[in-house]
Amino acid sequence: MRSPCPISNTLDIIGDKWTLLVMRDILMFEKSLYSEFLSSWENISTNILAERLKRLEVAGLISKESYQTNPVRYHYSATPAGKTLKPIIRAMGKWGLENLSGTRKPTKHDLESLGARNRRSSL
Amino acid sequence: MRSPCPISNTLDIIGDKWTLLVMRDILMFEKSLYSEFLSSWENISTNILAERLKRLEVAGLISKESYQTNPVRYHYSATPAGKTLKPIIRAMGKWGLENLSGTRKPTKHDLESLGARNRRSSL
DNA sequence: AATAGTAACTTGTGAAATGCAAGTGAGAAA
DNA sequence: TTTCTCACTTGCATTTCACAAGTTACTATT
Repeated sequence: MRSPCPISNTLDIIGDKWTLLVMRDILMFEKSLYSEFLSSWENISTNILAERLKRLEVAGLISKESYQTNPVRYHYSATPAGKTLKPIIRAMGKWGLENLSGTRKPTKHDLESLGARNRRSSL
Repeated sequence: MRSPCPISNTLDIIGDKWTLLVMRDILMFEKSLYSEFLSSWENISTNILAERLKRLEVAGLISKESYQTNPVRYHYSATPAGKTLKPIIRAMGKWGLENLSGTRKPTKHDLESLGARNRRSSL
């Protein structure tokens, strides 16, 4: 722990280029599979993705469950604590839209080509 | 630019361990001098601090002005665009306080020992 | 006049994080 | 039996970072 500052400690968890993007995919785009995270716009590399998923699980922000055997397949989902990151992500989205040219909300077409499956169910 | 996503683009600017801490110091603790940033809890190293100040200036989030000659001394301050980062920082502070044990708001004593000078004026 | 001190950096070097490509293991499909 | 997919792991080159020391310009002390 670098300090007792809540901002600094939050940054120790989500203060890098990739962690919050994974949470964005889970929380905003309802992605849950490794392959779905990989298919995001930003081209995260496989080793970084695997490492971030582990760290997020250890931090208690996401959980991993197998949803089938033969073969075993996993899906990731946000824990209650993980879901409370939404205001931070929304604040960043708002800031980007208002301050960075070239940014935009994803279109329907974007969402389809992003690999997020249509799941009306689980949220 | 990795993608048109406003979240991703915001992270390209502030998505690292140090940039937002500098903005925290400016926006929340009213620091403005290089030496004040150095005196923060988190012990940023001089080269990283100098680099981040440059990047933030290039990004238009802070501005640097000399406030005296003989010897030349500079102070940094947030631009209007920089000030709009406050909601993000506040959201992180809130999240940290609610989710990370050991975090707390700075006490009066903290603020004094942090090197932030008493300036009632400029905010 | 010489030494020490301070502010705001810059430079050098080793360690750690990241990006990219390729490889792995378990099962599914052809 | 070969090929394919998913969910990773491993290896290696590049980039970023941390730590220490050095620099420049000026002030303050002896």
